[in-house]
Amino acid sequence: MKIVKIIKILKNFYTLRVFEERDPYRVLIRTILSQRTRDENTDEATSRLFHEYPTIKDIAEAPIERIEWLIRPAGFYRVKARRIKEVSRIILEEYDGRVPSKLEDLLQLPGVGRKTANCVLVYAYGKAAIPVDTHVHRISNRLGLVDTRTPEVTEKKLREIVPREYWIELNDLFVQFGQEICKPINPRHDECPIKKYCNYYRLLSF
DNA sequence: AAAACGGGGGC
DNA sequence: GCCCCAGTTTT
Repeated sequence: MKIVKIIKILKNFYTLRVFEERDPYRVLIRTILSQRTRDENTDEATSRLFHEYPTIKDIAEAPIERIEWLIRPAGFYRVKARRIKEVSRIILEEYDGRVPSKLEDLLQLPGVGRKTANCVLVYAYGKAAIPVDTHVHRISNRLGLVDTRTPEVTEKKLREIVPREYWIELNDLFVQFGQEICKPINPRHDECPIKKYCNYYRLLSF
Protein backbone atom coordinates (compact mmCIF):
# COMPACT_ATOMS: atom_id res chain seq x y z
CA MET A 1 0.00 0.00 0.00
CA LYS A 2 1.50 3.26 -1.22
CA ILE A 3 0.41 5.43 1.69
CA VAL A 4 1.83 3.04 4.28
CA LYS A 5 5.22 3.04 2.57
CA ILE A 6 5.16 6.84 2.43
CA ILE A 7 4.33 7.15 6.12
CA LYS A 8 7.04 4.69 7.11
CA ILE A 9 9.65 6.59 5.10
CA LEU A 10 8.60 9.93 6.60
CA LYS A 11 8.81 8.44 10.10
CA ASN A 12 12.52 7.87 9.47
CA PHE A 13 13.00 11.57 8.88
CA TYR A 14 10.68 13.15 11.44
CA THR A 15 10.08 12.47 15.11
CA LEU A 16 6.46 12.67 16.10
CA ARG A 17 5.93 15.75 18.16
CA VAL A 18 3.85 14.06 20.81
CA PHE A 19 1.56 16.78 21.99
CA GLU A 20 2.63 17.24 25.61
CA GLU A 21 -0.56 19.13 26.22
CA ARG A 22 -3.43 16.68 26.66
CA ASP A 23 -5.85 18.91 28.54
CA PRO A 24 -8.83 19.18 26.14
CA TYR A 25 -9.50 22.85 26.85
CA ARG A 26 -5.88 23.87 26.31
CA VAL A 27 -5.65 21.76 23.17
CA LEU A 28 -8.78 23.44 21.85
CA ILE A 29 -7.61 26.99 22.55
CA ARG A 30 -4.12 26.33 21.22
CA THR A 31 -5.55 24.82 18.07
CA ILE A 32 -7.80 27.83 17.45
CA LEU A 33 -4.78 30.09 17.92
CA SER A 34 -2.82 27.96 15.45
CA GLN A 35 -5.22 28.59 12.56
CA ARG A 36 -3.30 30.11 9.63
CA THR A 37 -0.41 30.65 12.03
CA ARG A 38 3.07 29.22 12.40
CA ASP A 39 4.12 27.15 15.42
CA GLU A 40 6.43 29.72 17.02
CA ASN A 41 3.78 32.42 16.98
CA THR A 42 1.15 29.98 18.21
CA ASP A 43 3.34 28.95 21.14
CA GLU A 44 4.05 32.55 22.06
CA ALA A 45 0.38 33.54 22.01
CA THR A 46 -0.71 30.41 23.88
CA SER A 47 1.76 30.79 26.73
CA ARG A 48 1.02 34.49 27.10
CA LEU A 49 -2.70 33.80 27.30
CA PHE A 50 -2.54 30.92 29.80
CA HIS A 51 0.08 32.64 31.92
CA GLU A 52 -2.31 35.47 32.65
CA TYR A 53 -5.57 33.49 32.47
CA PRO A 54 -4.88 29.87 33.52
CA THR A 55 -8.45 28.54 33.60
CA ILE A 56 -11.48 28.45 31.32
CA LYS A 57 -13.34 30.60 33.82
CA ASP A 58 -10.56 33.21 33.75
CA ILE A 59 -10.79 33.47 29.98
CA ALA A 60 -14.58 33.51 29.94
CA GLU A 61 -14.50 36.53 32.26
CA ALA A 62 -11.45 38.32 30.84
CA PRO A 63 -11.75 41.68 29.03
CA ILE A 64 -11.78 41.09 25.30
CA GLU A 65 -9.18 43.82 24.74
CA ARG A 66 -6.75 42.07 27.07
CA ILE A 67 -7.21 38.72 25.31
CA GLU A 68 -6.62 40.46 21.98
CA TRP A 69 -3.35 41.92 23.24
CA LEU A 70 -2.11 38.64 24.69
CA ILE A 71 -2.78 36.55 21.59
CA ARG A 72 -1.63 39.23 19.14
CA PRO A 73 1.41 37.23 17.91
CA ALA A 74 -0.94 34.58 16.50
CA GLY A 75 -2.54 36.99 14.05
CA PHE A 76 -6.29 37.34 13.30
CA TYR A 77 -6.30 38.34 16.95
CA ARG A 78 -9.58 40.23 17.06
CA VAL A 79 -11.75 37.45 15.68
CA LYS A 80 -9.79 34.75 17.52
CA ALA A 81 -10.16 36.60 20.85
CA ARG A 82 -13.92 36.78 20.48
CA ARG A 83 -14.18 33.15 19.46
CA ILE A 84 -11.96 31.97 22.33
CA LYS A 85 -14.01 33.87 24.88
CA GLU A 86 -17.32 32.75 23.39
CA VAL A 87 -16.19 29.13 23.15
CA SER A 88 -15.20 29.26 26.82
CA ARG A 89 -18.55 30.70 27.84
CA ILE A 90 -20.48 28.06 25.87
CA ILE A 91 -18.45 25.18 27.29
CA LEU A 92 -18.99 26.49 30.82
CA GLU A 93 -22.72 27.04 30.38
CA GLU A 94 -23.74 24.16 28.14
CA TYR A 95 -21.13 21.48 28.76
CA ASP A 96 -20.46 21.90 32.47
CA GLY A 97 -16.97 23.22 31.73
CA ARG A 98 -15.81 20.14 29.84
CA VAL A 99 -14.81 20.30 26.17
CA PRO A 100 -17.15 18.06 24.14
CA SER A 101 -15.62 14.88 22.73
CA LYS A 102 -18.08 14.35 19.92
CA LEU A 103 -17.41 15.76 16.45
CA GLU A 104 -20.87 17.19 15.92
CA ASP A 105 -20.75 19.04 19.25
CA LEU A 106 -17.29 20.46 18.57
CA LEU A 107 -18.37 21.72 15.15
CA GLN A 108 -21.10 23.83 16.76
CA LEU A 109 -18.52 25.91 18.63
CA PRO A 110 -17.52 29.25 17.07
CA GLY A 111 -14.11 29.10 15.38
CA VAL A 112 -14.13 25.31 15.30
CA GLY A 113 -14.20 23.73 11.85
CA ARG A 114 -13.31 20.20 10.79
CA LYS A 115 -9.57 20.66 11.13
CA THR A 116 -9.74 22.08 14.65
CA ALA A 117 -12.38 19.60 15.80
CA ASN A 118 -10.32 16.69 14.54
CA CYS A 119 -7.22 18.02 16.31
CA VAL A 120 -9.11 18.02 19.61
CA LEU A 121 -10.35 14.46 19.02
CA VAL A 122 -6.83 13.26 18.17
CA TYR A 123 -4.63 15.15 20.60
CA ALA A 124 -6.92 15.53 23.60
CA TYR A 125 -9.08 12.41 23.43
CA GLY A 126 -6.81 10.04 21.51
CA LYS A 127 -9.56 9.22 19.04
CA ALA A 128 -8.91 8.24 15.42
CA ALA A 129 -9.42 11.24 13.15
CA ILE A 130 -7.56 12.95 10.33
CA PRO A 131 -7.02 16.71 10.73
CA VAL A 132 -6.73 18.00 7.17
CA ASP A 133 -4.99 21.34 6.91
CA THR A 134 -3.46 22.97 3.83
CA HIS A 135 -0.32 20.82 4.10
CA VAL A 136 -2.22 17.53 4.24
CA HIS A 137 -4.51 18.69 1.45
CA ARG A 138 -1.71 19.85 -0.85
CA ILE A 139 0.60 16.88 -0.27
CA SER A 140 -2.15 14.28 -0.63
CA ASN A 141 -3.04 15.76 -4.00
CA ARG A 142 0.57 16.07 -5.18
CA LEU A 143 1.31 12.46 -4.27
CA GLY A 144 -1.81 11.34 -6.09
CA LEU A 145 -3.39 9.82 -2.99
CA VAL A 146 -6.47 11.92 -3.73
CA ASP A 147 -7.67 14.24 -6.47
CA THR A 148 -9.85 16.84 -4.76
CA ARG A 149 -10.25 20.58 -4.46
CA THR A 150 -11.50 20.85 -0.88
CA PRO A 151 -9.99 19.68 2.43
CA GLU A 152 -13.35 18.16 3.34
CA VAL A 153 -13.35 15.78 0.37
CA THR A 154 -9.66 15.05 0.96
CA GLU A 155 -10.48 13.98 4.51
CA LYS A 156 -13.24 11.71 3.26
CA LYS A 157 -10.95 10.02 0.71
CA LEU A 158 -8.06 9.68 3.16
CA ARG A 159 -10.39 7.92 5.59
CA GLU A 160 -10.97 5.34 2.85
CA ILE A 161 -7.36 4.70 1.84
CA VAL A 162 -5.32 5.25 5.03
CA PRO A 163 -5.34 2.37 7.57
CA ARG A 164 -6.80 3.65 10.83
CA GLU A 165 -3.63 3.02 12.83
CA TYR A 166 -1.91 5.79 10.85
CA TRP A 167 -4.61 8.45 11.10
CA ILE A 168 -3.24 10.14 14.19
CA GLU A 169 0.33 10.60 12.97
CA LEU A 170 -0.51 11.51 9.37
CA ASN A 171 -1.11 15.20 10.02
CA ASP A 172 2.03 15.66 12.09
CA LEU A 173 4.27 13.95 9.52
CA PHE A 174 2.77 15.77 6.53
CA VAL A 175 2.99 19.16 8.22
CA GLN A 176 6.69 18.74 9.02
CA PHE A 177 7.30 17.38 5.53
CA GLY A 178 5.29 20.24 4.04
CA GLN A 179 7.16 22.95 5.90
CA GLU A 180 10.63 21.71 4.99
CA ILE A 181 10.39 19.81 1.71
CA CYS A 182 6.99 19.70 0.01
CA LYS A 183 6.48 23.45 0.28
CA PRO A 184 3.55 25.22 -1.41
CA ILE A 185 5.92 26.95 -3.81
CA ASN A 186 9.37 25.75 -4.86
CA PRO A 187 9.19 22.28 -3.31
CA ARG A 188 12.63 20.77 -2.77
CA HIS A 189 12.42 17.74 -5.03
CA ASP A 190 16.19 17.19 -4.74
CA GLU A 191 15.86 16.41 -1.05
CA CYS A 192 12.52 14.61 -1.21
CA PRO A 193 12.68 11.06 0.20
CA ILE A 194 9.38 9.98 -1.37
CA LYS A 195 9.58 11.40 -4.89
CA LYS A 196 9.44 7.90 -6.38
CA TYR A 197 5.84 7.75 -5.10
CA CYS A 198 4.91 11.26 -6.26
CA ASN A 199 2.67 12.06 -9.22
CA TYR A 200 3.68 15.72 -9.13
CA TYR A 201 7.37 14.82 -9.43
CA ARG A 202 6.65 12.30 -12.16
CA LEU A 203 4.90 14.95 -14.26
CA LEU A 204 7.84 17.28 -13.70
CA SER A 205 10.46 15.00 -15.19
CA PHE A 206 8.97 15.61 -18.61
C1' DA B 1 -17.21 30.97 -4.95
C1' DA B 2 -14.92 34.78 -2.94
C1' DA B 3 -13.77 37.96 0.75
C1' DA B 4 -12.22 39.04 5.27
C1' DC B 5 -9.39 38.62 9.21
C1' DG B 6 -3.35 39.85 10.53
C1' DG B 7 1.19 39.69 12.66
C1' DG B 8 5.57 37.49 11.62
C1' DG B 9 9.10 35.77 8.70
C1' DG B 10 11.45 34.84 4.08
C1' DC B 11 13.58 37.04 0.48
C1' DG C 1 8.81 46.54 0.67
C1' DC C 2 6.22 42.62 -1.12
C1' DC C 3 4.39 38.01 -0.67
C1' DC C 4 3.02 33.89 1.77
C1' DC C 5 1.15 31.28 5.71
C1' DA C 6 -1.10 24.56 10.91
C1' DG C 7 -8.83 27.90 8.80
C1' DT C 8 -13.31 29.50 9.65
C1' DT C 9 -17.07 32.42 8.97
C1' DT C 10 -19.67 35.61 6.35
C1' DT C 11 -21.26 37.66 2.07
